[in-house]
Amino acid sequence: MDAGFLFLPEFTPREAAVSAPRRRRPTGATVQVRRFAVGDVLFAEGDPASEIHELAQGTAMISRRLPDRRRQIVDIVGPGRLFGFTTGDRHDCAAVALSPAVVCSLDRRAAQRDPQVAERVARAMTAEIDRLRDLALLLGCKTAIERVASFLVDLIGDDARAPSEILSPVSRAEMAAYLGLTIETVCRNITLLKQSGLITADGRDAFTIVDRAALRRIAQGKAARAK
Amino acid sequence: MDAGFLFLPEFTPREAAVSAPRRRRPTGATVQVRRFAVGDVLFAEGDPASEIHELAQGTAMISRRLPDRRRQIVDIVGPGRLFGFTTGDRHDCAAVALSPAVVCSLDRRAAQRDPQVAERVARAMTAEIDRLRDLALLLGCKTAIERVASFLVDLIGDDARAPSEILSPVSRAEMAAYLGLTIETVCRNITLLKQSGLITADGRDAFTIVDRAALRRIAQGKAARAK
DNA sequence: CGGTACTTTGACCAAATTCAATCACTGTGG
DNA sequence: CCACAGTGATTGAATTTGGTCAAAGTACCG
Repeated sequence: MDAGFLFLPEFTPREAAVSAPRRRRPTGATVQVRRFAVGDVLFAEGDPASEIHELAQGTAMISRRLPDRRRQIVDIVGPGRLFGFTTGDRHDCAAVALSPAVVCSLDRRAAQRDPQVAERVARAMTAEIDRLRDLALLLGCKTAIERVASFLVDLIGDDARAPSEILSPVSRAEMAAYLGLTIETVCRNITLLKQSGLITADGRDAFTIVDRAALRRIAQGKAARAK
Repeated sequence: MDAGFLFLPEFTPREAAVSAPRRRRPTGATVQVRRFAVGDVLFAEGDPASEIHELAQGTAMISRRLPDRRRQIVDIVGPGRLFGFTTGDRHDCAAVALSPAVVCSLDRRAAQRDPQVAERVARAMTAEIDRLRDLALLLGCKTAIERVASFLVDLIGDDARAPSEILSPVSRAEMAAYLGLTIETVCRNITLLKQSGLITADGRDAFTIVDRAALRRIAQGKAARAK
């Protein structure tokens, strides 16, 4: 829907912007550009939340933890997405790069002063609210196979003409942490979907969706379910 | 933190505002005031989402459903809260009054034009994002007893000097739908908390928190857990 | 008081987790 | 080029947690 980048002026080729460490928006706010390797922490729980971020390249996950090992991935962020919203002045989530990533950061207050930016930030926030509600529905209601199907459906996206071969940006461990399941349960249910012929798995993280409609039906909980 | 009402001008006594069907903000946007009885639908899934709302009185729940009976309550809204945010032009959630409620509604675009309102809307949205992330953590990671404890801890709020007697605005059914559990599991775990002396239950929906610290420890998953 | 709706408890069941191997892919060094 | 170590994925068996079904119990309302 919105492929353009916000913090980087339209006229700046993405690659060029990425190589320059700093840019200026017309309002004069400084945009900080940073690069991260796989596993790098973009921000940690407790870090000051004075900036909002845009992912220019790569994939990142936003996760929240309990004092023990348990954690929940609350968002998986792809290129073009804004992230890092929170009420307090410190993050209660951590953001970690899942692939080499380039992040553009802008001071939160400066963002509010630029009407064009503020407007897009507002839209990004409502989108995040919608996504989080979907996630709550998934975590609160759906069965394991419905969760896995939902994940795959989200991966292909809404475009009916999109190719059916998809590449998961995350490993089984992250799928599990996102879906509120264990790695084993994710595996087993991927196997079930393969066995029912709805998908094929071509290597570690490549999938082909064979029957998109049926998969979507399962994801939405419309498929027959033992009463 | 923010007890004042937004859509109703400060100088308007709440009761007076509530009896008048319409008010005007300084910018000229019309605020619609509506009253609802218990069980009334404030908005349904699929309704146009052209307005944002402020709950002046009462309690409401925001829930999302699957095609079958399953549903997830994604928010329980009390007085002073803004709600009804979504990206699309239609709601994908329903809002239902849990107690007699008064709702002030304002056109979304008009809200964006009023800087004072827009700023508070932005804050309400980040707060909602934080809450939904908490909920995702609860639904994705926590055990039944941790969920119930979390619910009670949220009810008392952060204020250490707040009274320990609390009145749940919702029945067991709604607790269950919010916590991703069944009514029976909620009951059983309330019983467990009573038996361990952390709370007492005084009637259907009144509780007394006896050991707030211990309850909070359980809620945060810090209590001893079978490895 | 009696009825209704909500809550609680119990017995049983099923889904997902845990624990434990085994398998498969990748990269490394001989 | 191949053996092998390491990592992540998969499968299997046993266990556990929470769900389902059914039967009281209790509060609230006329």
